[in-house]
Amino acid sequence: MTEATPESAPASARDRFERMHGVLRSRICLLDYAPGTRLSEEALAAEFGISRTPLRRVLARLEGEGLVQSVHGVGTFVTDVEVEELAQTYRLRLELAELTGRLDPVPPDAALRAEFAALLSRTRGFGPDPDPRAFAELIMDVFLALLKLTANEPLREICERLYFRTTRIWLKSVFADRLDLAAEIAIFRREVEDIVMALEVGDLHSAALIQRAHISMSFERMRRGPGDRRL
Amino acid sequence: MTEATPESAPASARDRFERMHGVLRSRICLLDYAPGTRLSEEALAAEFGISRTPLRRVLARLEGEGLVQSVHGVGTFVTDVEVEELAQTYRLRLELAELTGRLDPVPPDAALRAEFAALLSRTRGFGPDPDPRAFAELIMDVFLALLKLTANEPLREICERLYFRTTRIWLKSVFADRLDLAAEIAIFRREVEDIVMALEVGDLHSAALIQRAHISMSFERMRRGPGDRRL
DNA sequence: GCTCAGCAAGATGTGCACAACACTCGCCGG
DNA sequence: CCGGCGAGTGTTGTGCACATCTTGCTGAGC
Repeated sequence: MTEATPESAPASARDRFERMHGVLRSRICLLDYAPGTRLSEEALAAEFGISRTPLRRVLARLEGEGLVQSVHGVGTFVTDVEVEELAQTYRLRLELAELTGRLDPVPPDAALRAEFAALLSRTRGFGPDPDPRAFAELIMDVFLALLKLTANEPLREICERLYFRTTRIWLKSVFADRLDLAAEIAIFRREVEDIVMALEVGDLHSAALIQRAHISMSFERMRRGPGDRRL
Repeated sequence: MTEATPESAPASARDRFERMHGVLRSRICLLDYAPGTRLSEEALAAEFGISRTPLRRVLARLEGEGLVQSVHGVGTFVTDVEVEELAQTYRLRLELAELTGRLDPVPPDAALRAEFAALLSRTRGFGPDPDPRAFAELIMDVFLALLKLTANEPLREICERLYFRTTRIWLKSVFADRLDLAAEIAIFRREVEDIVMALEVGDLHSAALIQRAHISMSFERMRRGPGDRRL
């Protein structure tokens, strides 16, 4: 058996790369590093206990994904997203979300159904004065779980890419009190409940349409801000 | 005026990177490097007159785009695409092509119309015993021109990404005589003619649907091979 | 003749020192 | 007082030597 044991970490170069990439991507998308923040190659290399060279490879990947941008002699900065590009991305994500339920749909197995149940439980665990970061992590986990409903690998990859590219901007609105966090959580709970109901009767297309609708409404709320809330 | 003159090449690090990336991507997609070919970092670095370090950055980008894959101690190889993933990608490209004509469409200006006229002329320039590589370049140019019909930047980026990822596999079929090159050229000429006609009356959605139909039929012909051609 | 341990060659990955570049701050001339 | 210039500092980009890994070969042992 030449296969490495999945439990004990062989800590190969590739694994290190993937781990660092995931860590930095999470920090960027959960706003630990706000847009505009400068990422010090030296400091990050020291934190991960490696030299600048392999870290630069991670940053290059993040740059390819549009999450950071390096400028010679200046620094590497977390990117921001312009309003127009954000709107374009949301319009695209709407269509892709619908495709998720139409292209190569796979009914959830027992493990995935259990995962959705756990996620639903988490959405109900928020009381007054909720933790914004925990909410952000929940949203991300739900999104990644929904992605498992299609077997179309390129579609999953693209949806994930666009999600990581734009969600932090929406999150920024929540953190900046441009959106009402408690209200957003309540709306999100309804969304997850609706989706789980659709999944229980095996209607993946409806689940995708529900997700599509919520992405659309979520963007509209962000665009209007908290002062223009209507029924 | 701090802006660099667009004419004279300042040959900055970024420009070098983009140029090398484009060159290698073209070579991979036009089958100068067939799937499975090993790319020698040292040889490529010598060819571009640089050291391995910046070249490795280019290869890392190509790996992120799924065009090559590096294995420690073995080499960097041009990726192949499995049949199932190819089918998934084509199904996705169908939908995205249709989106191209529906999401943020922009009517072609004079320059773009002239470009299409030139492309149409090129499609008619193929005689007997055509050059496969010239045909491949033409197809790529037409695809990139069609992409200009939408202003949705993320959509353009994704379509381009998927195109570069899969077209070389289709090209491989043509080169391997699994498809009839002359017939493919004739079909492609009809496609371009139909699309230009649709554009002339300003119907971008129809142009996108024509493209969608041709992508679909093109994949079907490849899947069936030359021995199973039916009306 | 077959097997397998060990070595050698060649590939990518890493660390480090230096080059190239951009911004800042202070000095100097008008 | 003001404007511009130049050294200084800090950053990313590059080159090079070495580490690590994989693979194929080779030859001793059975």
